[in-house]
Amino acid sequence: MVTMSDVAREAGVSTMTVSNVLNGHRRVVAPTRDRVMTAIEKLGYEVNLTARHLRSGRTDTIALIVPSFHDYFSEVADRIAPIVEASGRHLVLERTGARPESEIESLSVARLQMYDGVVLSVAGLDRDQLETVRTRAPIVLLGEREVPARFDHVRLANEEGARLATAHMLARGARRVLVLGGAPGDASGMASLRRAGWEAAHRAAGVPADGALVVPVTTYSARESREVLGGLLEAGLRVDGVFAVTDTVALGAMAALADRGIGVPDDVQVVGFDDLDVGKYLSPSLTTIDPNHDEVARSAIRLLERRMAGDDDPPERVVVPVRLVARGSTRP
Amino acid sequence: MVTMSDVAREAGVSTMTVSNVLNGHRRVVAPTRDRVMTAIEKLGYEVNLTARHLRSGRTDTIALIVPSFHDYFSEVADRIAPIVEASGRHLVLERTGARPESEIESLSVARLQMYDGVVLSVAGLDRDQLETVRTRAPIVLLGEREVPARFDHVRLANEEGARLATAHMLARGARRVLVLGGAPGDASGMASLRRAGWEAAHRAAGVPADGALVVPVTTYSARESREVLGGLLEAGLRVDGVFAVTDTVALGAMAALADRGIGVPDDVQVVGFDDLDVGKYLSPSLTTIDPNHDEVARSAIRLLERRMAGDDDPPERVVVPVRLVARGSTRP
DNA sequence: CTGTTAGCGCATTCAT
DNA sequence: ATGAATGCGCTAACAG
Repeated sequence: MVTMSDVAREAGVSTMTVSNVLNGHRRVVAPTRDRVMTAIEKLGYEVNLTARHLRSGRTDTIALIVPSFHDYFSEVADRIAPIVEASGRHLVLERTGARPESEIESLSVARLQMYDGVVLSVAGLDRDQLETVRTRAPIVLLGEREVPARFDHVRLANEEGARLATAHMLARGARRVLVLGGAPGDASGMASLRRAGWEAAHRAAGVPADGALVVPVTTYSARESREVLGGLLEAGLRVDGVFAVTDTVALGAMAALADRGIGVPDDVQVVGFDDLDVGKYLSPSLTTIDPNHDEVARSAIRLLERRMAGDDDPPERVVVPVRLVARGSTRP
Repeated sequence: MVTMSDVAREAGVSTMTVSNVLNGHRRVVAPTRDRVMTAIEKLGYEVNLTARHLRSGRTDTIALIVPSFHDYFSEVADRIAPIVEASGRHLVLERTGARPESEIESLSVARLQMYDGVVLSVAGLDRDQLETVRTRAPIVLLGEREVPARFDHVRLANEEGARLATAHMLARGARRVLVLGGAPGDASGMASLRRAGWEAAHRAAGVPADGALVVPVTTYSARESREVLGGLLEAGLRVDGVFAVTDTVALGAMAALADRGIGVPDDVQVVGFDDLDVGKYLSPSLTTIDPNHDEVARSAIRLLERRMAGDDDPPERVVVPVRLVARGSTRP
C-alpha cells in the first residue's frame, strides 16, 4: 500500500505538506503542490480514510438507520442524500432489521462513533429501548413514536392528516368509515394518533364514530391488509369508506375491494397516508396524505447540523405539516 | 472518552488482556476476565472501531452501492442484509446518485478501503468508467451491463425473461406486442437484451416482429411510461400486448391503458419484469418476470466471500435464471 | 510557507 | 496465561 510518506519522499517534501495539499487546510505554493500531485499520480496514492478518522476524530459521514430499506424509508433516504452531500459529507444507510437485539446493536455507542451524526428512524423501537441509547454522537430521531425528552425529534402531523383524510370522505357522503390499521386507546403511537384524527373528524362533522370500525393490523403490509379487510367484508361488515393508515395498507384494501367487485369510489371511498409514487398509477388513483418528505428530510438534517456544530440548546421537536392529495379513490 | 488503558488500569491488567477479553483471540482465565468485565461495565467502555480498523486492517463491513434506494435496489438490499449479517458482518448502503462524477467518487479506492468487500450495482456506469475502478478490495458487480473481464459479475437471464414474457402473450393470441423500454440494435445493455428476447419469442412463434413496436424510454419511470404509451395510443398505434421492461414501466403502461378505458387483459395484455410486490395488488394483478432476488443476493455474497477469503481464481460470471409469474394482466 | 514532534486507540509480535 | 514494546497512517499543534 502506498502511504503518505511514500508520496512525501517521492516529492521531496514532508508528509505534512502532502496532507495539506490533500485537505487544503493550509496554503501550499503552486510549484510544491504540483510536485506533490505528480508524485500522487505516479504512485497511485489514495488517502487512508480510517487513519484520517482516527487522527482527526471526524468521519464526514452521516448514517440513516432504518428498520427496512423499503417504502417510506427509501423515499426519505433519497431525499436526505442530496442534502447531506451538499455539505460535503457522505450518507450511508444501515438497517436495524426486525429483531430487537439487532436494533440495540446498531445503536451501540461503538457503531455510532463511526459517524459524525445519526438520523435514527424509531419505528420498531419502544421508549425503553430508546432510553438505553447513550451517546455523545449527535442524533436526531425520526418517526411517530413517543421518544425521551433529551432527543431532537422530527415527526408528522399524524392526527391532523388522519382528520383531513376522514373529513374528506365524510364531506362526500361516507357515514361508515373504517380506519384500517388504527389502534384504540390513548397510546401515542402512529396507529393511535391516526385513529384519534379519525375520531376528531367524526366529532367535527357530528357523525358518531363506531368503535367497531377501528381495525388494527400488525405488519402494515398490503398482504395482511387485504386479508383483514377481506375477512370483515365476508363477515358482512358494511362500510362506505376506508381510511388506511398507510398507502401500503391502502393498496391491500383496494385489492380486497376489487376482489369482491366493490366499486371505488362509488360504493366505498378510500384514502391512504404517505403519498407513495404508486398511488398515482392505480385505477382509480389513490387519494392520500402527502407526508412532505422533503420537509422531513430538511428538518432532520437542519437539527443534526445544529448539533454537529456544537449547539447545546434544549432538544427541538418538529412536527411537519401534511396535506391531502385528492385523487380518484374518493368522490369529486 | 474511556479507552482501553483506562479499563486496564481499573482492572489492574495490561491493555492486551482487555483486548483479549473483548475479541476472544486468546484464552483469559475466568477471574481475570471477570475483573475486566467489571471494569468495562463500571467505566462504560466501548471499543473504538476506527482504531480497531486501522490496526487490524478489517472493518467487518460490506457495502452495497446502488444508484438509488428505490424499487429493485431496495428489494435486493433487504435480501443481502440477512446473508451478510449471518456471517457476523455489517451491511451499509451507499448511493451513487445519478451523476457520473458521484459514481466515480464512490468508486475511489479511498472509499472502498473502508469496507472488507463491495457489491456494486452497475446501472448507470458504462464500461469505460468501470475500467477505471482499480482496487484490491474484493468487489462483485451486479446488474445488466457489460463489464470488464476482471470482475466477478452477477446478472439476470434478461433475454430469456423477455422471451418468456413475450411468448406468454403470443401464445394467448396477441399479435402486436409492443416492447416498452426496449432498445433497437445489438448493444449489451438491459434494454437491448430484453428487446432481443422479445424478438426471439416472435421468431419461435413464427410471428413477424414489427420494429415500430420497439419503443425506448429514458428514465424507466412510471410517469414517462404513461406519457409515452399514452401518446402512441392517441396517435392511433394499435397494439394487443405490452411487454414493459420493468414493473415500474408496466405500472405506467397500465395507467395509460386505464386512462383510455382500454381493457386489460381483454383488449391489451401486459407483462412486466421485476416482480415488485405492488404487482400483486393491482387490478388486474400484473403478470411479470420474477428476477429471483434471493438467488441474486446469495450469488453476489457467495462470490464476495470467496474473494474475501483470498481466492484468486478467474472471475466468475453468474447468470441467475428467472421465471414467469402469470397473473391477471394476461389471459388465462 | 513548510517541517518536526507527538500521538489518536488498538492489536500484532515477541517475550516471560 | 499475561505483559511490553511497537506502529497501523494520518494530522493537530507548534516551530522555524
